[in-house]
Amino acid sequence: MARAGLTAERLTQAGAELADEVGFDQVTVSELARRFDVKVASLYSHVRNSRDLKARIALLSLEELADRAADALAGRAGKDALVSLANVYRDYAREHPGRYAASRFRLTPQEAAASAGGRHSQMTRAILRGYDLPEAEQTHAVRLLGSVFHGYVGLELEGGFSHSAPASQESWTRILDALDALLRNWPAP
Amino acid sequence: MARAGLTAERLTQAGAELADEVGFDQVTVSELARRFDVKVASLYSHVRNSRDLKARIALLSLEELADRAADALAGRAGKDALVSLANVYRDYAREHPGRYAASRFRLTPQEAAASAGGRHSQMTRAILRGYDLPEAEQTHAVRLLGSVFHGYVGLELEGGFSHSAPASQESWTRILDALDALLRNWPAP
DNA sequence: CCGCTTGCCTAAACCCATTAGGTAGATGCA
DNA sequence: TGCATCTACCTAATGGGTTTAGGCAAGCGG
Repeated sequence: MARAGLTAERLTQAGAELADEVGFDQVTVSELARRFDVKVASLYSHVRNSRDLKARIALLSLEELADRAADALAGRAGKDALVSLANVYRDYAREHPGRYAASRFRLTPQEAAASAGGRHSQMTRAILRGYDLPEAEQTHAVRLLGSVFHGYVGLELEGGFSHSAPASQESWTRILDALDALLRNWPAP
Repeated sequence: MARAGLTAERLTQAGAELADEVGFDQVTVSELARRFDVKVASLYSHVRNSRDLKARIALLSLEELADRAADALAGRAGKDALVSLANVYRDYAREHPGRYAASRFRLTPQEAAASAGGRHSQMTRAILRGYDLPEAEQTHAVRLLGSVFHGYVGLELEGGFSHSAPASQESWTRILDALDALLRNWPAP
C-alpha cells in the first residue's frame, strides 16, 4: 500500500479546486477521498470532520482574496483604488466561484478572528483615505462598500443579471461610478 | 392508520417554519416526515424530491416578501418608499432567516419566471419614480439597490456586524441616507 | 536493522434521499 | 347501504455521505 501523502494543506487545496469545479456545497469528504484514491476514513486523520474541511477552504480563500486585494491596491488611491478592489472581488468570484462561495462560509468567532477578514476590512477602510469622510462615517461607508461588492457579486453569480439587458459589465461600471460620486459627496449626518 | 392530511402546500408551509428554526439547508425530507409523524417515503407523493421541496419554499418566501413589500410601498414615494422597502427586506430576514435564505435559492429559469421575482424588480423600479434618473440609468440603479439590500442583509445575518461598534442599525440608517442622496445626485454617464 | 510512530485500511453504525410495490381508508356510484 | 376504485400512506431495499474504533505495515529515528 503506497502512501498517498495526505496533509491538511493538500486536502484543503484539492478541496478548493473541487469547490470551483462542482460548487462549494458539493465538496464532500467522500469525493475528496476518491480524488486521492484513498479510503474515506483516511482523511479523518488530517481533518477533523466535514465542517472543518470547509472552514479550511474558507480560510484559504479569504487569504487568497486578501493577497489579490493587497496587490491590486498597491500604489493606487481614490477611484482607481476603489475600482481595483471591487474588481478583485468580482474577478475572483468569476474565476473561482467555489472558493468565493467558501469565503462566505460562516466561521466561528475564533476562526474568523484568525482569518484574513481583518485584512479585508482594513483594505476597504484604506480606500476611504482617498475620500474625505468624517471619522464617524467611515465604518458606515466600509459596510456599504462591503454590501455592494458582496451583494452584486452574489446576484451576478446566481445568474440574476445574465438574461436581461443591459450587460452586467455596464451596470458594474456605472455602479462604481456612482459609489465614487457618493463617497465624494457623502451626505452630512 | 389515520391519515395525516399531507399536501404539497402544508409541506411547503411546514418546511418554511422548519427553515426558520434550523436553517434553510438543514431542511430535510426526513425531518419534515418526522414532524408530520409519517414515513419519509410518504412525502414523495406530494413533492418530487428534496430539491422540489426547497424550490417550493423559495417560491413561498418570494411571494410573502413581495406581499410585504407591496404593502409597505402603498402610498409612499421618494425616500420614504426607499426606506420602507429596504426595511421590508431587512425585517423579513431577521424575523424569518430560513425563509430569507430560501428566497436566495437558485431557481430554474422556468421557476424564476413563475416566481414573484418580477414583482420585486418592479417594486424597486417603482421607487426610482420618486427620483429623476435617466431611463438608461434605471436598471443600473435597480441593480445597485438590490445589491445593497441583499448584500447588507446577508452580511448582517452572517453576523458580520454584530460584534463591532457602531451598531448595525446605525449603519443601516446612514446607508439609506446615503443611497437617497446618491439617487438625488446620480452622476452623469 | 529494529522498534515505534503514524498513515492508511477494514468494518460498522447512523442519517438522508429515492424508488418499487403493497395495503387499507376514503370516496363515488348504484 | 354496499361495493369498487382510488389514493394516501406504508414496508422494504438501495445507494451515498459522515464518523468512529481498531488493525497493520511503511518508513523514520535510534
